[in-house]
Amino acid sequence: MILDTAVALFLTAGFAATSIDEVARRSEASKSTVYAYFGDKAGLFSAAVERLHDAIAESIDGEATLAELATSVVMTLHSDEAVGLHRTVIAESLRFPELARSFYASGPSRSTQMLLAALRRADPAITAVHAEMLYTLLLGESHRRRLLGLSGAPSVREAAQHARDALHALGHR
Amino acid sequence: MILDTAVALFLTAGFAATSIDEVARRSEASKSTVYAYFGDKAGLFSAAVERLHDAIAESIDGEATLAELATSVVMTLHSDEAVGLHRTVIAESLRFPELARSFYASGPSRSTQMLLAALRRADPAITAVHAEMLYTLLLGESHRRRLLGLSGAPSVREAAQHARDALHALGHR
DNA sequence: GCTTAATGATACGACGCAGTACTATTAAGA
DNA sequence: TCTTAATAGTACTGCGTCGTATCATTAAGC
Repeated sequence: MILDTAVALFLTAGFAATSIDEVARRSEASKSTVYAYFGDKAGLFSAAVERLHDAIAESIDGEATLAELATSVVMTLHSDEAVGLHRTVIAESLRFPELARSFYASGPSRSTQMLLAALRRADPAITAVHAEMLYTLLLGESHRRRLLGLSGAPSVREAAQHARDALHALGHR
Repeated sequence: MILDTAVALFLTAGFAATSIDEVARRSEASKSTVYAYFGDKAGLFSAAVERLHDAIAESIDGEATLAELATSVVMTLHSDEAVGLHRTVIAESLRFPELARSFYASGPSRSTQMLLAALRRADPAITAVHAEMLYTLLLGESHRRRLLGLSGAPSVREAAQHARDALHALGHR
């Protein structure tokens, strides 16, 4: 419960503007318990971010077909949770470089590798650079607009269409 | 001088963790003057962000050839200033939605329109969606890694190669 | 039933912040 | 020279913060 509250506050207010007193109050825990579990504010932040990241990452199935995997990446990464996580890790990347590193490794890097594996089932000559481009296109400007709070999450239908467009643009049909 | 100092502090420490006292001290101005010019902290933040944005935006020349324009976009948007601005606007987009809107309009939107115009000089049938994809690819994962502080700015040579790769991937040669 | 560990509740200290108020100083223009 | 506007220099007021300390309360395991 502490972590859930911390996730909600850190993602909406940012690291500096979130107070531990409020986390304790909203999670109906005492300040003592928060400090007992997480040591300090940075520890609580790291734990909250990792928790959210793990929840999101495990919802992508690398065994699916290419089209399914692509749609799943679009849907998952455009969700409120993933967008908030992405925004927060970028915002605090200078203060928490290690968090940024692990985020990229088990987020974008991992997704790109899954895409590469799926692509190679159809064409073994596909390169890693190509898979990275596909990943970039699957996010695209709609994801940047999401990061900036300028639009909402796409529907399943829109996500599937977006995935098709990205695959098509790179020559896959 | 006040604005230069504010830009430097907001971009490295974020909005909440930057104090007006420190801006005044580092810019060798008095707190009275800062408040006289910018009203409050939010006003100073907005003015600082707009100033930086304008300086970056005017360094892209829409009249250049497609290859030149593409390289220029890659170079400009991977600079320390542009990456810091991008990161900051994302970080504070929930607190400053109007800033996020104007950033996107005169940043990514404007660049995409320039790319569209350049693309259409060669092929009038090119769509806006296509130009948007090109913009996304010109940033690519290397730009995400920049936002996360995971890599440095590319050289001119690398930027030009990156631009070529993006154009090639979308079928332009 | 008793010991032990975990949690709650709360107060505190030291500090920093945003924004205001007030006076002193500078400089410029008529 | 005199007036006026801009700036400097501070001091002050609430307020909130992190992290620690203290004591009460609960619960669990043996």
